[in-house]
Amino acid sequence: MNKPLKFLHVLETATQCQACPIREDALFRGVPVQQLDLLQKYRSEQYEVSDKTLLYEQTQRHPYAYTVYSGWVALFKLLPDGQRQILRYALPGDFLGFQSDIQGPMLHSAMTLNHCTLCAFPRDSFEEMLHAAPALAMELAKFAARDYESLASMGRKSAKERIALLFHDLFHRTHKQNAQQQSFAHFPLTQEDIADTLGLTPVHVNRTLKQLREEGVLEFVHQKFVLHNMDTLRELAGVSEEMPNSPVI
Amino acid sequence: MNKPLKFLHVLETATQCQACPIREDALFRGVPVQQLDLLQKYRSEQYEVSDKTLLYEQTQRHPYAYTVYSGWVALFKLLPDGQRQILRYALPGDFLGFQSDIQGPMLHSAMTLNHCTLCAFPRDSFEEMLHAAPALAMELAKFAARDYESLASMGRKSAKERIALLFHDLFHRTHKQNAQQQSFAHFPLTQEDIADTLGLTPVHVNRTLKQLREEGVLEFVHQKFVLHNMDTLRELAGVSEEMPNSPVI
DNA sequence: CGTGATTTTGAAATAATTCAAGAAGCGTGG
DNA sequence: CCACGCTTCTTGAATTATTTCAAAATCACG
Repeated sequence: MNKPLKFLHVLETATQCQACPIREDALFRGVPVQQLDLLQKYRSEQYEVSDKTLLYEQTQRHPYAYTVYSGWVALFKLLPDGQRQILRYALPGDFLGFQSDIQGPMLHSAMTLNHCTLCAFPRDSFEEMLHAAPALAMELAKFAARDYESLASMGRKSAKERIALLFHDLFHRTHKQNAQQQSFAHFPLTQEDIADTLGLTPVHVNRTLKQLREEGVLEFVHQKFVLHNMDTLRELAGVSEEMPNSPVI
Repeated sequence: MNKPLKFLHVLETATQCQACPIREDALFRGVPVQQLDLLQKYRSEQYEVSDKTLLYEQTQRHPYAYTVYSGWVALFKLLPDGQRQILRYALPGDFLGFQSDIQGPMLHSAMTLNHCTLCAFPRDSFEEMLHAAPALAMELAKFAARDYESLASMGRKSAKERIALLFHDLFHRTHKQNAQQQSFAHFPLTQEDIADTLGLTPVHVNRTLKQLREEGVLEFVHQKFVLHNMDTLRELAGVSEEMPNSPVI
């Protein structure tokens, strides 16, 4: 994390948001159709953002929340001891910048991992949005609950299981939209990112990846992920084929 | 978990719910006052439940959600390998039984740890409730987000830090309502419960508790918790005095 | 009292971290 | 095109944290 970070200049590359149909957003997937038209008007602008750009920073106020149209964004906290805890990755269709205290300062930071296209929502009209579409708040609760579920059992998992769970999740999320059948994908992550996500050391992530490679489960080199054995991956991750987005109960 | 479990017979000890004022509920704390009267009518009955009673079971449907009026309830999942992952504890004022798919089968189980008084909400009028009070869904999202935050950094914490975090959380939650200044509290937990919450082995929980006792931080014997050094506890837990309910950013 | 659950302790094995150093990849400027 | 600096990846050896297995001690309760 010693790289020269760019900062987002909010007004830099804005164009009117028209390219992104609201129905693509995960956030609005559960919202009844007749409410969607009401919501479209809360979108303001579309941004092009280059990689390694800090969208917003914890403790500071930020006027927008976003949905990701293309690219990857890492949401993270900087802990008092200087460590970085990556909370989650926002992928195309995902949202970021919503939090319980919507008007207050951000409780975490967000940085692009590669070139991103984002659609912005002004935060100050957020409460209004919720009243226009009550189902929206329920969607927010659902996402938080889903993330919580997968996180709860992390404490008892080994390094190999944690890495399997992360890659399974990312692979599943990048592949479900267009139902691709390829066994490879581009993940713009470093081994340090993975370590900061799973609470491991980069060294141990490296050794565990090597082990998974030698066991013929998966490969991850040069940000290219190749899946060799989905069954073993699922077994390690502790997820079932039927419910791929939540650990088996 | 080899004990003879009791099961809740829903209609057993029901009395009309009148003793519990809705404003005591954490769930409704952020709901505007004018919406509260609308919500009161969704409450159905009040139950007295003895300890070690299974309120509902994962994979099965259950007609009610609850708020806890007195007593402790543990929410947990049984994992495929037979392990038990305790997700959280519901204390007086907390709610349980709400989940993203409100109509579907339960995704976790709930068991009382001691004698409890519960207020029930029929699940089938839940959507209706959300429309009567949009702020309610936002409260649900807040709780999920808050829990997520505190959980995210669990993976990188040592056994001592995890135990400190758990006890700090429980102590803070049991003491903030009536602003008690005592340094002791009754926690109806076993060391195995703690282990199943934090992803540790019972043996290691025991050794770590012994260590914390010898270091003069806290004592936990016979379900009685005595806090000797709040500063050290906060430091280990990684929480600040100003924001005691969320880990420091 | 006696039985089963819970807590405590010891010794050995495993998992993960730490420290240190080298190798490989990547972009930039000469 | 190469050289340089920087980040990322890789590997080794020693240390620490946690688990596992086993057994004894204590506690709760009918």
